[in-house]
Amino acid sequence: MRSVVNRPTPEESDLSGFKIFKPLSEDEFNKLNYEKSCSFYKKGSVIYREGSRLTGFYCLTKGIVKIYKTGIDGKEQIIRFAKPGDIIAYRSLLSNELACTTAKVIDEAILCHVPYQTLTYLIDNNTKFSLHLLQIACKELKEANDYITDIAQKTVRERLAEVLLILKENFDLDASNTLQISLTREELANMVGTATESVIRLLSEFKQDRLIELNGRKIKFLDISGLTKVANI
Amino acid sequence: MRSVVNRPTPEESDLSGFKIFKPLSEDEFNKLNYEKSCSFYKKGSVIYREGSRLTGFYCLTKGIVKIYKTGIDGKEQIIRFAKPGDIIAYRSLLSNELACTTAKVIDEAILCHVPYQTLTYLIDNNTKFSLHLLQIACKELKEANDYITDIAQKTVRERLAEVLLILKENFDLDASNTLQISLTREELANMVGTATESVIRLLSEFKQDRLIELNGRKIKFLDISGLTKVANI
DNA sequence: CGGCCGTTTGAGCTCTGTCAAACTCTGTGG
DNA sequence: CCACAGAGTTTGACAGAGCTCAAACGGCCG
Repeated sequence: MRSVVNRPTPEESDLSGFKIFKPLSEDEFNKLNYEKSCSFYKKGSVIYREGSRLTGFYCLTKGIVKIYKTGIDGKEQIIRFAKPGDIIAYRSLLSNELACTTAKVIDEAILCHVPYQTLTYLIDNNTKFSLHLLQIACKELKEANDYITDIAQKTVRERLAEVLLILKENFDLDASNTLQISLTREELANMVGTATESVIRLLSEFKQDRLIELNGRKIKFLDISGLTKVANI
Repeated sequence: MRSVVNRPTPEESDLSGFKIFKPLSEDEFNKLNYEKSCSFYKKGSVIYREGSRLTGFYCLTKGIVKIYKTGIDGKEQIIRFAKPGDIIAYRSLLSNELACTTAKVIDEAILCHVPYQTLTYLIDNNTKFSLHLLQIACKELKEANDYITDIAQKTVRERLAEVLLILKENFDLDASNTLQISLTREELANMVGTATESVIRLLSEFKQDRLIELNGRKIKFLDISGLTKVANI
């Protein structure tokens, strides 16, 4: 019974909370559940790598996954962080291309793999599902375009403040306003598109300005409206 | 018969060459043609403006349209140029949002407006059409993500070389290798995400290095592999 | 304990943005 | 036909944001 031990429980691999699957009929949802396969992923493990062939997309039911591209000199550019309820790898899959990003676990995760055939079956048979998928892609596209404008026009200081606020929106704070996602300075730099040292210097400036408090990788928000001003939104 | 004079001819407003409409049945295509409405747009005219409500999307049958966002201090960030065969404004329309870009004509254009209801009808009734649309969005998303990586990691010099190569891919060259799209230095700067003066200086460096030749706004490619090296692709 | 990874701080330098001024080209109106 | 205005282009000078390199420090794990 070893395999049972190594598989997530039904609750942990439940996809009924995913907004994207809401339009499915009972039959379709059963088919999905039958054809998916779920696994644990340890921190640091790679789900798929840039340039590899994808056999399906993934639904994240637990944990946090970093999606990034490898640019000049192997420097990472973080595209987004996926959180429970998000789907990943669907873009390259739909375009019939090799993966153009790498996905790496940064918080112990549970992912359900859904084969390509299941995806195309659902697209072909459920127009509501297609439309949902289309809307997810459009939302990401808007965010990407917004980010291009920011990165092209804003200073590193403004971008860092904005990134902190975006993280706050996507990953809740605890009771003391502390961000519940733990990133290295380098990862922050790779989101902002700057050098690690610049992030470090700016973070301590933010701390001096009483906008945030730092405790190792924990970031506590003290003055959100102040940060918003710095971000120049 | 005044309206006839001001309307594009049937040939000029023909949508049968659009890849996205290939999956339509004859009935669907007829419906599309019946419900579309086509017009001329002079250079400099605005098709829709950031923040406005969209009533449909547009098919570009002739000319060139610049799609841009307005950032800090009203500085434009150019997202892309649309050319004949492209559709525009579909993203905000599908997301049910106000337009988040402005579309302005830079080369005398003919555009066909397709109402929102026609779009949703086609999505609901033709899964192949939905899939095509999804793939267009995914392609744009990939390009946006690639561009984020570039703009975050590359120098202005590298980005300008890359932008020139992208323009070459999208807008053919004439017999003498001259780019068939005429942009101001400021527009180039707003693509690259830099200052107008920087573009001017770098262009003359490229000219000195015998990579390109300049004649007003005409840009002639002399050494494409050299440019590729500069672009660091 | 030693090594490794991540963090921090300092110094120097370069790329690139800003400001200012001159110059070209085009179209308009007297 | 010329003068003028205005937009776009070009060049120079300068400052500073942010990158690189180097070194030191802390924490963690085998």
